[in-house]
Amino acid sequence: MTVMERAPVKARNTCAEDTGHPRPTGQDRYSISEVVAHTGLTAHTLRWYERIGLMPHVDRTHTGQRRFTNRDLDWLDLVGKLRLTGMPVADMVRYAELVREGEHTFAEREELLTAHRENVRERIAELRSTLEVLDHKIDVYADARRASERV
Amino acid sequence: MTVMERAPVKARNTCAEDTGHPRPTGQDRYSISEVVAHTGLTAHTLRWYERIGLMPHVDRTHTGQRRFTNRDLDWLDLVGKLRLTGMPVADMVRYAELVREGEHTFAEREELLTAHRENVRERIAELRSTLEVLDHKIDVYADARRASERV
DNA sequence: CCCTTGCTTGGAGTGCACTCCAAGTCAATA
DNA sequence: TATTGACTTGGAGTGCACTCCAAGCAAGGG
Repeated sequence: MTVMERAPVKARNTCAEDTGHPRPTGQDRYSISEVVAHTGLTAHTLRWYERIGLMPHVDRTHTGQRRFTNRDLDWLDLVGKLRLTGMPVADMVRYAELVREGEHTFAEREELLTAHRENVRERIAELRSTLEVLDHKIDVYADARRASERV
Repeated sequence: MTVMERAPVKARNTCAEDTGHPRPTGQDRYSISEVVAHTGLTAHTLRWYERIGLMPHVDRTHTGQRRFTNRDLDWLDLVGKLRLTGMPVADMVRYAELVREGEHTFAEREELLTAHRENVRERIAELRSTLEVLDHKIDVYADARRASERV
């Protein structure tokens, strides 16, 4: 039974430092399936990330298989966070390009992240305001239920 | 110059009770373009919402044009909130069905909203944890920038 | 030697949430 | 009467982020 290609099972992933998945070995060359187990992404998605330029040039074995480093796992953790907060893939690719271009892009990277931080703050505010509406509506339904139980 | 069909301009909408758009008239029969102005949705989207069963049967004039009520606007405000918090359209349609079916669906509606509230809470937690990462990275870049300015 | 496992590739397909199109109706104005 | 503008419909198209497919290769076990 292989561990590969299973759907992410609506994988709001139990990612990284969380619980189950420490770095597979202490070593620094992980196969794609190890990375799948670690990140909750599918192998398809990892290959796709690389194709579109969202990975910092992954190393290969002499037979052409990918070998990911701890640095790659760190990067994927960051990408996962940005993704969960709704940053478009195109923006993440842009950020990856800036990283590849070197230290003279620090300012632009800072801008990009600052803009995204502002987005995230707005999203939080939206979610909180919806939470109030939900609380209120749920209360109304709960009251109705209790009233009907108390007949 | 028509007001219709303009793109939502990345419309994190300034919706409802917020600022600019009070209920168009004090009356209770709004044309589709009035609702567009009020909600920030496009006319396309409003018609699509109706087609898929996400609206509570919108009234028509004798010539077949839609006339929305204040109740419809309230509903659209709720839908907007649920949408911004990432509830899938299918779930919103399910909720709309329950509303149409009457008061005996109160319990199921409460369940659906409670489940979504839990999602929203998780999303908020995710966003906050990302915010910390962003703050940290932005600090690092800002420090680097200040260091290079202070040469 | 053959089979299975684990991986490789480019390209095609999927699901969601819109978004747009073509063709038409109706009411009001020029 | 002709045109304009706001609206109608069913169905087709779009963009995003995956998701999968077919064909193939290398290494190890029976």
